[in-house]
Amino acid sequence: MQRTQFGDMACSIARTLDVIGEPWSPLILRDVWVGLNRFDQLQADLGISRKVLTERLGHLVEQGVLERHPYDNRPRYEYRLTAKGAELVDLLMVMTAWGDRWLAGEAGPPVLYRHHACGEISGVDLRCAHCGEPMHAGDVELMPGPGAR
Amino acid sequence: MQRTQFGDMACSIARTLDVIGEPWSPLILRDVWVGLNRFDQLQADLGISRKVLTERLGHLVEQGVLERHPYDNRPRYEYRLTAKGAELVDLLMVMTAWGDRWLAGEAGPPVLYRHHACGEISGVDLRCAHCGEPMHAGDVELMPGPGAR
DNA sequence: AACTTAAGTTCCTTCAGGGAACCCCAAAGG
DNA sequence: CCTTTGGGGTTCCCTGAAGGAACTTAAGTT
Repeated sequence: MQRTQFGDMACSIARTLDVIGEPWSPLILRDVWVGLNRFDQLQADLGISRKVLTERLGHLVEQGVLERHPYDNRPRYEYRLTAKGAELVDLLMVMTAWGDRWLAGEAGPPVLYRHHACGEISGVDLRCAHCGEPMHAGDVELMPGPGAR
Repeated sequence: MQRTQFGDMACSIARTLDVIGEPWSPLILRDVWVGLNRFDQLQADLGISRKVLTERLGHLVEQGVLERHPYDNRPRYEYRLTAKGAELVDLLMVMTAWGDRWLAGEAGPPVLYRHHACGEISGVDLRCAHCGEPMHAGDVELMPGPGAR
């Protein structure tokens, strides 16, 4: 489909989309996060075409989000989150929160998170890294940063 | 390219991708958020094909993320975030945080956020909605919820 | 030697994205 | 009144990415 590359834009959203914006990539990341680390597991769970899965895994490894790791002393590999990839899970947790709230309907959320620190079933909330107060769409003012063009 | 629909999966991530997972959609949302509300503004800023922009706007309106709003008493329309859409901006802020941290490089972040509550330049952090402690990839345990299949 | 399994690779078809040209409508200008 | 302008799309064709099934390779296993 000759898709436009977003990576060149002076925008962290566009650049992030260049890493995980392709179809399937967030779901692959989710699966690896929950312990589906191997090619055939991913393919079976997602129902994705093997060709596309190969492409996506290659891209995610190239971007440093996943690591390809040999096991069993033969040509077998499993995929693991890097630190860079683990921080992307934040994004998945926010997507989950929004989907739970707006799309789950009567049935309720398909998955629940239990927070280790407090032991409660809970979800994420966005806070200011500086003062700890809530930080959402209307709570901020945008200003040009050093990397602006 | 006959893309697979994710909306049927019992997964809030997949369902959310069905709403804003298509190429360009998050960038359209970002632009509307920062005040580019009209068709031609969006088209010029993003460099997106007019055809695809029409499709995306239609889909976002249909999903209740944007509202199409007449102005000027003639066939002119502008797009605004609904409450549902405004909460999606959380997602954009987390994408920004990750992109700033991992992809901005030497130049630094292209855009800075000033938090109204404290007046400081800051970014978002994920906290547990229940206890307020940090909540990231390793801090939670997943459990089947009521909407599981 | 034949079978199995994991991890891809190849090949073909179909449909979505890019891009440019075109269209419609309401106001403004002369 | 007639033409121009400008916003907001629609139409068309072309390319290339996603789907899907078959094939391949390399190392065990029976």
